[in-house]
Amino acid sequence: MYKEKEQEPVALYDFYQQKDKMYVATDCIIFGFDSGSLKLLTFKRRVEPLKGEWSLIGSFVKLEEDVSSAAKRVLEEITGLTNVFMEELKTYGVADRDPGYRCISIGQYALIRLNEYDKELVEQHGAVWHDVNDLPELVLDHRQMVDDALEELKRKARYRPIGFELLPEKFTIPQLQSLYEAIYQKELDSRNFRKKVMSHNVLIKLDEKDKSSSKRGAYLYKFDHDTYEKLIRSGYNFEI
Amino acid sequence: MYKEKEQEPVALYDFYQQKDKMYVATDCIIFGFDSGSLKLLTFKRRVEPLKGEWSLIGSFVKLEEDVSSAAKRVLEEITGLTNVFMEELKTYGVADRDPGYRCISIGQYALIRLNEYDKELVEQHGAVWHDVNDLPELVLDHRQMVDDALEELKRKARYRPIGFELLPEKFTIPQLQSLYEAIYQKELDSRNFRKKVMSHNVLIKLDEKDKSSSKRGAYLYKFDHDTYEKLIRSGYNFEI
DNA sequence: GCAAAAGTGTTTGACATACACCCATGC
DNA sequence: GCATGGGTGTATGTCAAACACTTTTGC
Repeated sequence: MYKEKEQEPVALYDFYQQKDKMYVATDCIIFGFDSGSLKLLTFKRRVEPLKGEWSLIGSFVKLEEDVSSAAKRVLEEITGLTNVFMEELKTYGVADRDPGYRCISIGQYALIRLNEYDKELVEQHGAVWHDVNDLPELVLDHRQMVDDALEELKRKARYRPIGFELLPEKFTIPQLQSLYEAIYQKELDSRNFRKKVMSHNVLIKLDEKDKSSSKRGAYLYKFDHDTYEKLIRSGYNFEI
Repeated sequence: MYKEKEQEPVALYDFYQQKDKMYVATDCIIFGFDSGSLKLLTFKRRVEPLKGEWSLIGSFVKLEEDVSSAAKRVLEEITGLTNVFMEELKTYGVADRDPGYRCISIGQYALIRLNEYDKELVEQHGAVWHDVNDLPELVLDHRQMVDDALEELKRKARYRPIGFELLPEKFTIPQLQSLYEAIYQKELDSRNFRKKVMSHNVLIKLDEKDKSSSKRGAYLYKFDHDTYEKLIRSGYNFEI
């Protein structure tokens, strides 16, 4: 509907025309999980200002595009993934946050499985995974976005099964525990953790074992989305 | 910094210039509490499109203005209040949400005390309080914003003492309970409620009674911000 | 003296926490 | 046979939920 790019499109009503327009961006805080710690996808900024510095992956929102679609577009361009867990974090709207020109940014965080994304594509875009506990300096307010996202993740993980978005389809209980330890930044008791997780009856035990981290091997499980949905609809209070 | 209104300001870098600019608005979901129920401040829209219909109170964000400042400005213009509790809700960024022109809006909700705002000013602006359980139809996605804000209020009220922002400085325990019942939309047991609230030691009992709703009268209390801050800083888990 | 709201304690069950040992296997 | 991580059960304390009667006072 707002197609013309050469000539500036015109607002339909006088009232709007006197008002200021500005750039609207979206920045993606993309998390992964591996080897016991959370990872963040960053890349080297390719445009002035601040060219060459570490940055989150973002884009300007186009006139004909939803804000959430813009973030999904960016994520797909870089990782090849669609149908990824992604939620709005908050808006970064301080007037002078971007030295280039007035630009607000809507932070959106995504959780992806490190065994599923397109590694070549990521490389082509110069994107790099960093351990969240060992991040380089990031441009603008991007570090704040990451910190906010980690806080939000901590809050959300408690009452919603978003942790599973970060693990492979098949995972072991020790892996799951290690993930929650990374999110909550504290050690958990394995007996209590297992008890609580199992009590919800949303894990399907498989006949396979994962022997990559022990001789005995740990049983693999899958998250049972259907049962979870049913529970939630009936008012169940899910908590990990 | 971005002052010129007649001539469109120019972005400093080529990269920006090819991108789309759009209007950024903020809409305020302003809640009050009285007579056992939550109220929402709405007004009749004065500009096309949708002139004359019920709407939230909002404004376009100016180039030199923070998004949060814009919301505070609107709130002060209409109620005369500053230093009001206000937080970002979320961004409404669907491409065709505003028929006038591409415009995203950042919803921000505010909690105010109905005994403190400037009633004349509110009237001058044609603003009207509605019971949230009996709202008229609102323009655009404003009804969605209200519903989202009510959800958020329910979540936030549990772990943060934001309820007190809606009551007069001095309030009774039954008033406080009635407020929480309105927020949670469910009745609470008065013995358990009082026990829990008092257990935090953040209420200061006054020597006055409020007799407006009973012959016996109920003691008035004040919220003890200082003690609350100390508790929180020391990691206390506040919950109502 | 009675209606109407304010104020007060105890019991119960559910759940979070703390805690230590055996199991299976590859080397 | 031993080192390594996987897997299990019980006891204790804390806290939320349920529940009913007395107090005060204006009329």
